[in-house]
Amino acid sequence: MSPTRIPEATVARLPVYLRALNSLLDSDIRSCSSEELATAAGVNSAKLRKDLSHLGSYGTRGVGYDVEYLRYQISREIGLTQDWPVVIVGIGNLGHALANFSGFSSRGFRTVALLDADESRHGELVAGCPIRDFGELGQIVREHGVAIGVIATPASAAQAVCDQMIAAGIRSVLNFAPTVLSVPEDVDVRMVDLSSELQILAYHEQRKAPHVEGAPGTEGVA
Amino acid sequence: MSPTRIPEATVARLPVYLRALNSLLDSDIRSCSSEELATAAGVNSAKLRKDLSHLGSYGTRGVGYDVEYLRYQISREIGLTQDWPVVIVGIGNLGHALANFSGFSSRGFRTVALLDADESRHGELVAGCPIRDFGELGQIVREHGVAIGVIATPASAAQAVCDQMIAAGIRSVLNFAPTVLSVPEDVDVRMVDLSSELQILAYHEQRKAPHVEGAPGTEGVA
DNA sequence: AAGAGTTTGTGAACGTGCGAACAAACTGAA
DNA sequence: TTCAGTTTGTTCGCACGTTCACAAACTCTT
Repeated sequence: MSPTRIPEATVARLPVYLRALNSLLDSDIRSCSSEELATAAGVNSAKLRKDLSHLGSYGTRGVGYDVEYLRYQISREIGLTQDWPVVIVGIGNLGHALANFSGFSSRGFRTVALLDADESRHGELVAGCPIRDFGELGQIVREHGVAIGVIATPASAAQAVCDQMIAAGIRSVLNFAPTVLSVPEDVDVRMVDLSSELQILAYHEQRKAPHVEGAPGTEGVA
Repeated sequence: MSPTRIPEATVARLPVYLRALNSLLDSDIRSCSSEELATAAGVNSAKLRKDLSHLGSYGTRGVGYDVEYLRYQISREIGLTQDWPVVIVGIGNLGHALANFSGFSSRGFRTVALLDADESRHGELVAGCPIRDFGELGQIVREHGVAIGVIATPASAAQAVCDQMIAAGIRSVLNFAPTVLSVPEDVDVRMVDLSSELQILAYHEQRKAPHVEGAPGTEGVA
């Protein structure tokens, strides 16, 4: 049914389509055309159709897509029909926000442990889950079959945490620490770099403005 | 000096190079080859050289790059030599983390205001900055010349907040709310979708594992 | 000064992604 | 049944991004 590999660019958009479909279901819309769904997802309709065609033929010509059915097919393709236990390491401000983020838990991702090196915070409850010692990582991974780890530590600790995760058997890492992680071939790392995003915006903003008044940096703010 | 437009893919990597250069400077390394810098940035050396060639000829053949000089050139190209006032809207867990994130303030991005619709939180200090009412957005944008806005509200409020930002004069938006924003042509939006990243990892993880034991979802955790 | 050794910057080949256009397939009316 | 209208799935051309390979340019030794 899905003989060929799905292009990376398509994979990156599947979660967006999924969100759009959920949003349509919330509005009690049971069926939609590629045009409607594409608008809801913020993409071109041709691109949407091509993306979906990589998963199979789940639409009906002349009619459109059944929202519920398509949602299930995408969920299954991504792997959201199964349960994904996740550990979060580094419970600072960001780790705290991630632990409370409903978008994780509502998609089959289950936070099984929050870990931090700071002993003084052990036992503290965050989002109903106690903070435990980082040393327990191996045991937790084995016990729950954790495959995905989230790093929300300072940059200085990230590589060491990542190494420990891989030693414990984790093969997919979501990294929020602003540093490049080096990992073996068979381990996937995705990086979310908050300040990079702002810098990219700044670049385009600088190009938009014909010229900003005054010399940069020296004028005081009254 | 930079007559042609810089490719989007290159722009997205410039912040990574900048971080790598800063890291080298921290280790008192004053000069480096494309190979070294590429390793530090986690990319191919040919790609790095081609990326840098879009900015100009800032290296010396047979020698390499002067770390400090290259860092300045990239900073200038991105626009980090000037000051970027930023407003953050939605001071929940995530907004709180963003306000405290040092990676913003250390790169020329200055948080000039934290805004939230919840009156009960007005006046509360977060990262030394008081939470103010969302209604003050227009005045703050005018006063400080804010060009970049960060949305960290729930998805349901994001579009309205975005519309208000644009009405106030903001032309670049960094969106953390899990929803697609519709904006005019001349406004830039970058989306950071935390749960999408996890879903992409899950897709690849599912493909890696030959097959997970047992039926998914029904087995209890002892 | 000349030549061996390095390293950058770039031209060319290759692969991937995108958008338009169209054929295939379905619905519904006559 | 047949025909007009609609919408999907796919083919094709083009632009963008990546990697290889090499010429240009620099340093250092002899």
